[in-house]
Amino acid sequence: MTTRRPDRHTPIGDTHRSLRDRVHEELRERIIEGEYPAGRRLVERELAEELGVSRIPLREAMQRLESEGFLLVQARRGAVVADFGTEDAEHLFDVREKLEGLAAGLAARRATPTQLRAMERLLTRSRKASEAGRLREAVTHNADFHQLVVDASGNPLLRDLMAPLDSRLRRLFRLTSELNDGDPMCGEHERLYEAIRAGDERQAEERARAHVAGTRTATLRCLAERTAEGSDTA
Amino acid sequence: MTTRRPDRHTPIGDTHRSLRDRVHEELRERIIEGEYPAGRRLVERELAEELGVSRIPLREAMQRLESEGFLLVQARRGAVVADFGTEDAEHLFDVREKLEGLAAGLAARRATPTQLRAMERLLTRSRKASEAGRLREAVTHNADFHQLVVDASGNPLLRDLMAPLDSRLRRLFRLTSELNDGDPMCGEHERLYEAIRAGDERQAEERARAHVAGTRTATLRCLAERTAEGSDTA
DNA sequence: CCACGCTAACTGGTATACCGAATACCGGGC
DNA sequence: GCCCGGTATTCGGTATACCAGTTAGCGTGG
Repeated sequence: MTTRRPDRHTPIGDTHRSLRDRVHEELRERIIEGEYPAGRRLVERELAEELGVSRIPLREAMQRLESEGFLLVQARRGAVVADFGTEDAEHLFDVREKLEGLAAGLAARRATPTQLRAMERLLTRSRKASEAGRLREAVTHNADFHQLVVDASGNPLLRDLMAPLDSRLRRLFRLTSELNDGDPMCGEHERLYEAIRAGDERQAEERARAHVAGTRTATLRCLAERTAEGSDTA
Repeated sequence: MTTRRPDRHTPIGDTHRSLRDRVHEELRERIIEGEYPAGRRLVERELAEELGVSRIPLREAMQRLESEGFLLVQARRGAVVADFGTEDAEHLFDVREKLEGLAAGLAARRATPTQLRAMERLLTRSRKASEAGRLREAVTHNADFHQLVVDASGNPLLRDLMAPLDSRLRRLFRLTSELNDGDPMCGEHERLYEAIRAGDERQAEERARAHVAGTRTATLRCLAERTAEGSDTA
């Protein structure tokens, strides 16, 4: 408790966002990346010390993580990293299917030429990266493409709802390695883009839903194998 | 700053929930009920003093309200009650249409006999209250019915997503008086219930969506009249 | 008179220390 | 062996102080 360095100024990043935001992002990444496995306890004073911040921004970050489903905070018993099993994945995909469908449908109605160009650009990059075997980059571009669709929906509420779900999905993808993303994604994304560009709401919605459904089966199969073979306690 | 009473123990309610939760609920109700109109500034030290709590739980409550869309918090410039206009209502209904549909579909698949009985009980009460002219009570029962459907979906993520949306909807209903709830609701709810009881996912989903769509048009028409006639700055 | 910059007040952001309460754990007495 | 009570841990809540950014007002110089 007395080992505080006097020079704690940019403990995590060095942007000018609030400590709360930085701590929130840092902890979220640690959970997503598996550094903090499910069940791991997070002790406020300990973590605050380690991150070089006080309890207040840490508490605020942890509360946000709880509301986003990454932490379970029991009053006076501490916080633990939430589990994420098959059922949770099912629930997540149920919701994503609807919301991605909605986003795609609205995007088909409202996407601006600029947004369409941006989507096309991302698809091109994603395909190139995928063909070149740069899987990580392709995954990033795919995620950005989804984000663009949500933005193009013109529904800020939808965007706010999806953001935490995306984080959960990223965590799920980490749990199931990277074998689910890549080639088939590109084709589906491209067909989704075509529907959006054509302004065909029905088809855009349907393709987005089908895309999510495909991701669901692939991911869940992977998750099932993963949990079947053995436990990986980092 | 020096008028603190030493006996501040149950400043809001008297349950043993955390101050954060109580303050959150209190402020949320004030916003929903229109006591704090859109644009109203909330000053931390002032409000903390008034509620008899310190700034920390108040801040945490305000952050939650921000994430739920009730407040706009600008760093170092204070918090204001968020506006809620026609566009926001449209966005809200877009999302609710999908999520209520999802909930109803899942409920049709998974609702237990106990849950079905509870729904039926609520519908009966709602109809009685409605026929007796007890509009407030009918509205409450209707809201509870929706909640039951969401619970019966067996998807906790969906429940967590819907909760803040329900609060927003309540705020919208307050803005548009009570003339949109009541008689037609009961019939639609009853038909929705029938579909759920029959286990017909497609129909349950469709009826829920249609129900939300109906609420949308009624509410938006009401909102349009309301904003057309005059401004009500409390 | 206007424009620019400085300063002071306000407000949120953070740090730190403290208290009380609930919990978990451990050891002693029955 | 089991129950009970004490202690350490941890959290919830608070008070207080200080820092930092924002804003508005004022004064000075053009």
